[in-house]
Amino acid sequence: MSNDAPLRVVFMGTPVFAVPALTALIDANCDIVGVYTQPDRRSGRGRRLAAPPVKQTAIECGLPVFQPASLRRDAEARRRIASLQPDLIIVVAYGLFLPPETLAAPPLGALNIHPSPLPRHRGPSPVATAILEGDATTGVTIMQLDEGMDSGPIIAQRQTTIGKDETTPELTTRLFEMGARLLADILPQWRANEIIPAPQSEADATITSLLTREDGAIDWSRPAVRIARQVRAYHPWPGSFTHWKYKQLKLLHASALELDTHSAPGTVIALPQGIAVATSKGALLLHRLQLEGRQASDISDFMRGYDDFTGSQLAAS
RNA sequence: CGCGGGGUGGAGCAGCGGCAGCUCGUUGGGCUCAUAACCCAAAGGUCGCAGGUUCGAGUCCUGCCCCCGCAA
Repeated sequence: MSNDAPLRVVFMGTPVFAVPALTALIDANCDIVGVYTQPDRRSGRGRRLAAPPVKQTAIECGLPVFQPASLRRDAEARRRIASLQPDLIIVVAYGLFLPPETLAAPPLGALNIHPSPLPRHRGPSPVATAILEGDATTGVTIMQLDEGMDSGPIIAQRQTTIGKDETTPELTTRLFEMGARLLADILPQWRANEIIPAPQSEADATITSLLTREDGAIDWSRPAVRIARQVRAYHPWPGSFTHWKYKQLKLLHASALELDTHSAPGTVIALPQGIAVATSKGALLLHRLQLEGRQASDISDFMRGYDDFTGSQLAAS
């Protein structure tokens, strides 16, 4: 491997967030010898078969695409990766576990972009958790993959402030774009063996959990500030929802007001600032919401159609 | 053929077989020191598209288009 020949890179990624890293590698004159992405899945209304965004980009760029359902259980797939003889594997939101044999194969190892300031927020929901917990800043980490979950030695890291109204997809996009640039920046040094990976502090590690549908249910007995963060963090999935007249009501944009409402949590109240919902501490001011089966609408539009909303009670089901 | 909700004046909704309505907005007028407040009046709709049933169809039936929730 001479130092000016294009790096042979196998790229592994699936959602739209992984695309900037792939294009950054192409722009950095890497030779993408294979793109791995999850198999096409049936999704959306009507369950049509859909190709992952990374696959679409790879095809547009004329790159060879591979879509094994598993690497762990598919020896043939592992042999094919080896046969591509990559210098380096880059993994960005791929969604499949890489077996030790694959991690060890490329001379420059396997690197991963993780959208959190590791060792904080390891695991499957780093961005949503950072917003939910009210972190002032977050970051993106490039690390060496090892056999654990997001536990590998850190190669590079960059910090950023979380915007006051920033939602999970917005912040995720920003972090992966930062990560893509960072990756391109450090690649020459990594190749030249000028970076010493720094082991993560296990003592400082936190683990995020996989979000579920139930996480989206709003608990009005929580403080308004926390619910407001949830609305940002869980957008667009699992979303933040409550029920009104037995119909699901999704909150798309809301903010917290620090005041005493004197109303039971979950009661819709009219305030000088607008329509809000009482919580255990403060009120949640509603800005944009969506009733089951309806288009999303601003609170002002919503109120034109439902004059009995004020005073009603919102509940978990 | 995954399950379900919906398309009605500019906006959001109600009406579900017999004169097309409500709230907001718009326009004009009035009241007021004043107002996004209040009062009076007016304009504005081929009720998603096509066909059918009926004396009569937003309303019932059939097909199509579009939007959305769930599920994945």
